[in-house]
This record gives sequence, structure tokens and C-alpha cells, in this order.
Amino acid sequence: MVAVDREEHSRSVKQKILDAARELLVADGVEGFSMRKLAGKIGYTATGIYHHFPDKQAVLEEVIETDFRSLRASLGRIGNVGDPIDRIQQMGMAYVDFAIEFPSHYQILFMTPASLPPDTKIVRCDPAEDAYAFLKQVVIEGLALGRFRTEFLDADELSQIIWSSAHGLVSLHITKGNDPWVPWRDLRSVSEKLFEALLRGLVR
Amino acid sequence: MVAVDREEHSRSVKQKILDAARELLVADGVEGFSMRKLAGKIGYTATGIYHHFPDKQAVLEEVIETDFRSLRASLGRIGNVGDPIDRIQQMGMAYVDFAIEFPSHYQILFMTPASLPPDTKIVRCDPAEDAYAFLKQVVIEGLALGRFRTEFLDADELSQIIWSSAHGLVSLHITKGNDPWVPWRDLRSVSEKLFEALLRGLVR
DNA sequence: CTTGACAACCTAACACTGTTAGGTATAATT
DNA sequence: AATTATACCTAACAGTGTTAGGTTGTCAAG
Repeated sequence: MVAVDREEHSRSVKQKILDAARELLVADGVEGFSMRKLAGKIGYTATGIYHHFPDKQAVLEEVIETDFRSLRASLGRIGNVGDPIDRIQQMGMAYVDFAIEFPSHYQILFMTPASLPPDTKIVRCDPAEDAYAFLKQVVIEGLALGRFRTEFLDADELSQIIWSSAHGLVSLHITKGNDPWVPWRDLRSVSEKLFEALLRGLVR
Repeated sequence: MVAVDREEHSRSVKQKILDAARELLVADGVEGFSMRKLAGKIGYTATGIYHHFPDKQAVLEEVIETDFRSLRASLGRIGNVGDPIDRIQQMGMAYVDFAIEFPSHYQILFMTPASLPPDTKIVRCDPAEDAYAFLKQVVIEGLALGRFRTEFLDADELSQIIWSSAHGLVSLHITKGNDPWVPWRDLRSVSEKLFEALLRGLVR
């Protein structure tokens, strides 16, 4: 076995870990995800994983980063042409669809506080950051076209308003979706109505 | 020491635990809250607390229930008179103010999935449920007065839309409030603008 | 006044968690 | 053939919530 084979093998082990991690995350959720369980799924001991990943967070981040590409693709597919307001609505729906497809991913990405901020030096790039940038860019276009009411001048303020609405719906569904005292309506259809109403209230 | 004194003492111990729990929750957050730390604050051992509370969740619930009364009072102060749309806006702001004042409480109440639902028999009454009921009642009034657009007929759908918007803002602030890549605007002023825009898009 | 009961608290322990230190065997390189 | 490094292991640490069982001290009853 030569060095290149060795690297290849290490890469395949890493991939095996990631696949098992995704499976475990989907099956057992964020709370049920543990290094020992993950290791058990591939016949390893928990410490064995630390030869391929620095820590638990790194494993989860890599799983999430991979699956997050589907949202990136959806957002990219919406493109740069057409009415910015329409595109914001479409982006919102893509965002909701991602949360529906990967609720545990979403939970880690958007519902878990980042550990204390002294990570400032090496910025583990955050997919959430990209999604925000995507939205803000379209908001800026809308502002340039004068599509918003005159009291809205700040792209960050507008982005935060829109992002919050989408996040509120999906995060409540994730945390309270099984509580019997909320007669939940279909998430997608409510989302559409929410975006329509909100944007109607935002545009000029 | 007679029986009544004994009860009184037990109650004061219970109160001491609750006070320490509130302090610990505010200081160290949800993640930093542990039974051993809580016990340490009052010179007890962790197990000692279990003679006054069945488990950790019960301690937190009682702390939260107490402080939640301030939101209940605010919502009650808004009353049953006046324009329902105006009242919804006021309720939203009261909700936001509660989240600002008690972020850790809010995190437990609205951002943590209730443990598996077989609690169906003995319903530990959930303050979140009350808040939702408050909102829904005013939404129903608005519906009765024909204040909403004709496509909105369902009080639950409307309530969920409005609740989501409020929740999205405050929950993102709590989880991502320290992330440097979001230039957060003032939560209260953004909230006001969000509610105005959303309600403008909802009303007839 | 003694006995029994009960409350309130303790120490130990269990089953977990993420993570680190240190050892071992196997494979690749010199 | 000797050395080095990889990939894995066991054991352990410091936590977590929680339970079992023992030790007080104060109460109520005989």
C-alpha cells in the first residue's frame, strides 16, 4: 500500500464517518447524537473518530455543509433576474423547504447559539452567513429599484425582518410542532401567505 | 417545632432554591445551569434539591412560571377594548420586551422542544400555551370585525403567522445576537417596523 | 419518657456526555 | 531489517441528571 492509497483509505473512512453521522443525526436528532453512538455505527470507538475530525462540532459542520449545498443550489437557481420582491418570496420558500427536509441540520445552524465568540481568528465559515448574504443582496436590488416603502432604507434592517419571519415559522414548527395545543396549519402554505402579507406591507 | 412551622420552613427552602435557580439561570444561561451548581449556591448537595422538586425541569418551570406573570400582566393590561389590530401590535411588543428581559426564560419556553409527548396525562400547563391563546382571542375579534383580508379566515393560521414573526426576531437575536456577521439593528425598533408591515399586509 | 415515624439531608453510585493521554499493532519508508 | 507514523484501542477525567440507601434530628403518639 503506497502513500496515496493510504490517503484514499483515510478519505473513505472519513466519508464513512460522515455518512453514519448524517444517518444518526436524522434518526436521533441533535439531542440524540453522540460520539459513542456515531462510532458504534461504524464499529469504532469514540476516540477513533478524533483521528479524522478535531471534535464533534467539526463532524456536524461537515455534514451540514454538504447538505446545505442543496439550499445554496436552490437559491442560486432563483438567479439575479426578475422582480426582486418575487425572488425574495421564492428564496423564502426555498429556505422553508430546506428546513422541512433537514430539520436537525436547521436546528444546529440557526437555533443553536455559537459557542463563545473567541473563535474570531479562524472563522469556521458559517453557512448561515451565506444565506443571509444571499437575501441581503436581493434586498439591496429591491432598494435600488425603489420597491420598498420610504421608511425602509436599511438593507440589513429589511433583511432581518424578512429572515426573521421565515425563521420564526420553521423554528416554531421544529420546537413546538408536536405540541397538541397548537393546531398547526400546513407549513408551506402558511409560509406562502406570510411572505405575501409581509412583502405587501413592505413594498411601496 | 410544630407541623405548621415545618411546612413553613420547607416552603422557605423551596423559595431559596427558586431564588438561587433564577440567579443561576440569568447568570449562566440554560447551558450553564446544573443541579450541582444550583445546590452549591445554597450550600446543598444536588440530591437535596430532589426533596423539594421532582426534577430539574420542575425547578426551571417554576422559575419561569413566576417571571412569566410579568408578560401575563402586560398582556392583560392591553385589555379587551380598542382596535384589535392595534392590540396585536401592542401584544407583540410586550412579547418582545419579555424576551429581552428574560432571554434564558424565553429560550426554555419557546426554543426548546418539549420532551417526548407521552406527558399527555398530567399536563404541566405551559405558559407558552397561554400566550398563544391570548393572541388568538384578539385575532378572533379582528376576524369578527372583518379587519383582515378576505383570504384570511382561519384564526389559527393568522395567529401562527403573527406569532412566528415575533418569535423569529427575538429567537434569532438570542441565538445569533453575538455573531459579528449580522449587523443587528435595535430589536425593539425593528420589531415595531415588522409588526407594522406585517399587519398592513394582513388587514383589509 | 421512650418509641416510632417521618422529613431533610447526605454519600455513592449509575449511566450518560465530550474529550484527552498513553499504549499497541500494523503498515510504509529508509 | 530498523524506524517512523498512522490508525486505532483502553482507561481515564470532568462533567451531566438522577436514583438508592443511609444518617441525622425533630415530631407525634404510647
